Amino acid sequence: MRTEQIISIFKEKHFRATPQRIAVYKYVYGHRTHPDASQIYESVLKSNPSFSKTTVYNALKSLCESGFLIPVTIDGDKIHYDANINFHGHFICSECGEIYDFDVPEPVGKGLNGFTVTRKDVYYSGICPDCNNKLKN
Amino acid sequence: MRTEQIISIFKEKHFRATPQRIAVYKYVYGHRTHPDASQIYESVLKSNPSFSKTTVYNALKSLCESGFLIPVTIDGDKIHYDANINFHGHFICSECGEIYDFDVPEPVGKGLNGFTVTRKDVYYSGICPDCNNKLKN
DNA sequence: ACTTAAATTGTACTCGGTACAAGATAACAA
DNA sequence: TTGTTATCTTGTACCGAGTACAATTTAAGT
Repeated sequence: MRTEQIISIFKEKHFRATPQRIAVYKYVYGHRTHPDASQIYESVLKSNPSFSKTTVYNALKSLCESGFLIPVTIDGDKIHYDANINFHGHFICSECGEIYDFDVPEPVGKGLNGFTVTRKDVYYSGICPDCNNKLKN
Repeated sequence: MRTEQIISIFKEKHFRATPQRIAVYKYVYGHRTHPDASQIYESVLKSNPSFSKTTVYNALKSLCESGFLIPVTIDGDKIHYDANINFHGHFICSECGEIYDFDVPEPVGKGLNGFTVTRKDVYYSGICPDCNNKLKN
């Protein structure tokens, strides 16, 4: 996504458009591999060696709170980030750790009277096709 | 659950029935509040001061791998554990951190040809009724 | 009771993420 | 365009969940 476009969607939501936040969002938006915070930090650091680790972590948290990114807590170890905010499921391969998107209808929970639901996530885990093939041989 | 009964279900799956694993499982089974590892460790330590932290963490991992417990990775910070292995959803309140169970049908994902799915999880987040009431006042 | 593969222990460690206080800056108003 | 201020950034030090490892113990089947 172009920088101007990112600034524009940030300002729509009164989200302060700092170079750090723009770089972080642009990276996640351009890499649909569900990177985690340290991968994102390492990557944006290459073009912006002055960025602080704390800032990248803060930016990711703010971007999630403002709805620009989705935190994926599928692996319990670290948080992964996804710029695709349309509803979809996440599959993690327990062999290689890769996270895949898949289509799934939004689940409809019962017995949640009085609850305010702000986010729904569907997580699958198992073995991906690549690892299934490797395990056969 | 009675100790004898726990030993029995462990042996069915050839899962070595050590006092540490029995105590950990009994605690989680008797406390359906989705405790995390450190809560479980602190609690079992009261009756068994000699138990090692490493052992409790190892026991929880083994109990999950053998299907006696379900790891709940809903909050990204730490893993919670659930002894209810029937399929159900988990809701976390972003105010108080409490985790609630709810009924939901198993979601049916599409486009997963070649994937082996071994676990499905449905996570909701938002505000629980208690915190909704507190926020109104 | 004997054997042995498997589990437990304790220490030290890794690493993802955060607290904090000082300095910098985006955004709005005038 | 400049001034003001709330907000963000930085760097360091830190926390806490979870793990590696090597020595010791033990469950469970002969």
